[in-house]
Amino acid sequence: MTVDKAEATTRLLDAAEAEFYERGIQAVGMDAIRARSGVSLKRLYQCFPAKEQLVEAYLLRRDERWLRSLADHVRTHATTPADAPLAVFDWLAEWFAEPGFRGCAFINSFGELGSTSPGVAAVARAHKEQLRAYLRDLVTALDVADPDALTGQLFTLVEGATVIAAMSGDPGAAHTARAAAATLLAHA
Amino acid sequence: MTVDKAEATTRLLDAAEAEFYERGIQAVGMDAIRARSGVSLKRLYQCFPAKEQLVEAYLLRRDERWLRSLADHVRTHATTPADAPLAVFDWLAEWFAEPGFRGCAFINSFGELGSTSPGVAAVARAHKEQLRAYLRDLVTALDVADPDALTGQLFTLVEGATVIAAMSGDPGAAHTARAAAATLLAHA
DNA sequence: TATGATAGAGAACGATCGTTCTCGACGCTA
DNA sequence: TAGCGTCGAGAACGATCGTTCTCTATCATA
Repeated sequence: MTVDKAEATTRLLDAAEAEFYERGIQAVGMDAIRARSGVSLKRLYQCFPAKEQLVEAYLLRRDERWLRSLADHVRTHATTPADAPLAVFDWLAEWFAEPGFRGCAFINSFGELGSTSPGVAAVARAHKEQLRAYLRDLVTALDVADPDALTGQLFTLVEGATVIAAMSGDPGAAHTARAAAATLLAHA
Repeated sequence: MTVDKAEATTRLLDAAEAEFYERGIQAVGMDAIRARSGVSLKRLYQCFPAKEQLVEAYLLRRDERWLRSLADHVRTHATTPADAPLAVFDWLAEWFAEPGFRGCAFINSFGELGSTSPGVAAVARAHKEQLRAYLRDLVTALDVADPDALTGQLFTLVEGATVIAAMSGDPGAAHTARAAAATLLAHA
């Protein structure tokens, strides 16, 4: 065999992520995944017995990587706990400016399939809950009156900036949200 | 004929709005529109020569009605110009609590078809620009140092609250965003 | 009443897509 | 070297869907 199963799985997930994120899930056929990955159709179905499972695996891997990338940036760029929440928006600015940025994969997937595929809806919801929990951790290190309320406000700014950057194409949405976050942090 | 063309068009748009908003666009076949509207397939294609045109007409009508509903609420509930931006979030709270609420139709459509259908992408973008312009009008009536910046921040909160309410199912996202907006307004 | 245009119901067509099957080639083992 | 199992390439199958076509019934008009 040319490639073993682990290698095939990785290549399939790479292809799935590129195609699904760029074009949406229903617009991408399994044959496009095969072509992009170079993995045969037979092998594809050995690794993922159905498209739905490939979609969920793609979302799960992206969830993990996305949050890890964010946390890494915050850990290495924030000098004080008070800086950490603002570093989140700096990371957003970089993300929004990446070529091929097309918004949040989970928001897009949820909008497309949330009411049709319970699996996709669950993974998307779980991703957002993990993001909220991460923000909550950053806020916990601060001395604020109502940490849950502040967390919710920061979370709202992150989601709003992502949607606006995706639809308007303007990465400056991160800067706008960062300024709002700074004001909220200063008066929390 | 049972119904004239105007009546058929209205019924088709009603059916399209209900089906597309609830289930997404690609998941809804033209036959579902026919069944829900009671308009024959032949007539359907006389009113809308292709699905894409029905989709765009649905989004255009929803854009107009959505913004009008918001503006009506703000006009009748805000007592002072300073209250107006907060009234936006009160309206959001009511919208989020409606049965069948499934987020913003334009965010969902953009996520599903934004990279595939230029027409859908354009209508969705135009909707968001109209919302931003409306918020800008509300902010213009205030005496703030940087009205464009405040507009952007309020816009971010509106979009973020909508996404969070849709995915978490918690209408309380409107309250969280309202509190953030109040803080930003107080310190603008 | 005869005629012709238009309506609706639903079959039909062609394309796409998820999934499975066939077939010939290759590599490992006795 | 002979035979067995597995592989990749791609055809095939069945379902769905957008769109068009057929057929029959109905209604306005002369």
